[in-house]
Amino acid sequence: MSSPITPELTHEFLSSARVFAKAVRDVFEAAILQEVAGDKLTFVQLKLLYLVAQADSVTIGDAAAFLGVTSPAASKSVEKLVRRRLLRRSDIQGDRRTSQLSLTEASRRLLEAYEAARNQRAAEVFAQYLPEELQHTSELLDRLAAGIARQRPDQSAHEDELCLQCEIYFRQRCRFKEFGARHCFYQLHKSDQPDPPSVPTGSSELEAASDFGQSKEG
Amino acid sequence: MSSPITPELTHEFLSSARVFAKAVRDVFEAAILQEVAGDKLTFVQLKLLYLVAQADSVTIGDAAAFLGVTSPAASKSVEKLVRRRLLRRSDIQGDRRTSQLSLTEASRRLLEAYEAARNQRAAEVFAQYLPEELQHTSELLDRLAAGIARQRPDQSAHEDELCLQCEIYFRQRCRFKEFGARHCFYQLHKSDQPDPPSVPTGSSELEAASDFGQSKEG
DNA sequence: GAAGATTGATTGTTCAATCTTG
DNA sequence: CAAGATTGAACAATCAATCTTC
Repeated sequence: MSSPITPELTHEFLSSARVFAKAVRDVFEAAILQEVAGDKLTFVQLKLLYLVAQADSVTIGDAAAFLGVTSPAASKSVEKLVRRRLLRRSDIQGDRRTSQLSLTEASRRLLEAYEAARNQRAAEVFAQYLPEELQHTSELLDRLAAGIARQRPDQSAHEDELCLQCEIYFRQRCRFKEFGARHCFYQLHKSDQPDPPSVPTGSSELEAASDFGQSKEG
Repeated sequence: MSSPITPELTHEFLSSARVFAKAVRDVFEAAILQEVAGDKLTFVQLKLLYLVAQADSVTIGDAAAFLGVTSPAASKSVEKLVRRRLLRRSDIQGDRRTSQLSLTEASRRLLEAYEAARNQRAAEVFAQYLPEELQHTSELLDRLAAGIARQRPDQSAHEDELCLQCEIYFRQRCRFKEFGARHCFYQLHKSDQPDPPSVPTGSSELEAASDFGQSKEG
């Protein structure tokens, strides 16, 4: 099928998307993290706190899959945060291979501060745009992401892979999930709130929390 | 000023943007890289090849700034690619502190294959969308990125910072640059093609190629 | 035995210090 | 002396192997 889409156009789109993503990560989020935690918290650690805040019963393997690192690395990250009193681990009675992680008062406050600062800064950045425009763009991006995920070639592409990709931007109602094929990692780990407004989850078993793609660079 | 933009809306937008960025990096680009180079090339190495392909006279410091790593790391990356015959380094006559890097036949072919595969896959992903819609979104993302860059607080925020953020998606005419405040890293390193269609560069001296933001996570 | 978490060797990164060259 | 590239120690990531618990 011939389409009016040229390589120049897709190149430009991808370029803009990359520049925007970098601006968000390296300037926007970095500034917020700096503001609320100084140099005391890495982004990976922040993600870990978000995961624990949202999900119940997080194992090391879960954390690893969510953070996009290996189990040993996740294990160390958890260890470090526990030592710094930002995470609490209470052994599960039934199975002592797994630990139950929860936030401490300090980390709870930290996340609240982060959200507040983010909302503040985001309001400034987005102030001059129309809600409809942002919503429309948001939806377009979700559709495109779903298209990319579907295009994914071979390897272990079972349909019920878990989505781990919103990181610290969890949405109760995720369009990517609806368009695409992935189950939400956060939602599978919530014991309450099975799937709030609509869209029954279907599968409910967590296994081999495989990553979205290969996140390695080599 | 009260705006109709809510925290929920900005959250959703940022969530979509993150998911899309991840899909592009971890699925789309990873699949292309896998296709054309197997496991033989990391993404950082690919970026390095792109830099050399676009820019003349790349120093180690330039490469470091562009790759977002430190000089020692960049030095090693270059070393490795030279050993694998994907980069050629020919000493500059005037100054033997610096080396002139250039592509080899192998790496040139590799980049061509990458571009071809990317265009192919991108055409599929974007096929069902309207050019106007993509252009409009692209522009919106550039404006937002520029807004974020301007919002950036303090530290060394001299206006004539270099933009290194499009990575492997260099554009001759970069809207982000026009909206924002950053000079294009690629363009400053081209001896020919001073600044193709419009917008004279102004400064032409490269110094202290400071990164866009802090790319570290700690 | 299997599932999951942790250890040990290797690699790649940063930072501070050193070397090189103009 | 200054600018830039490289070295060496410290640290974090990976992978393979081991240990623990059911």
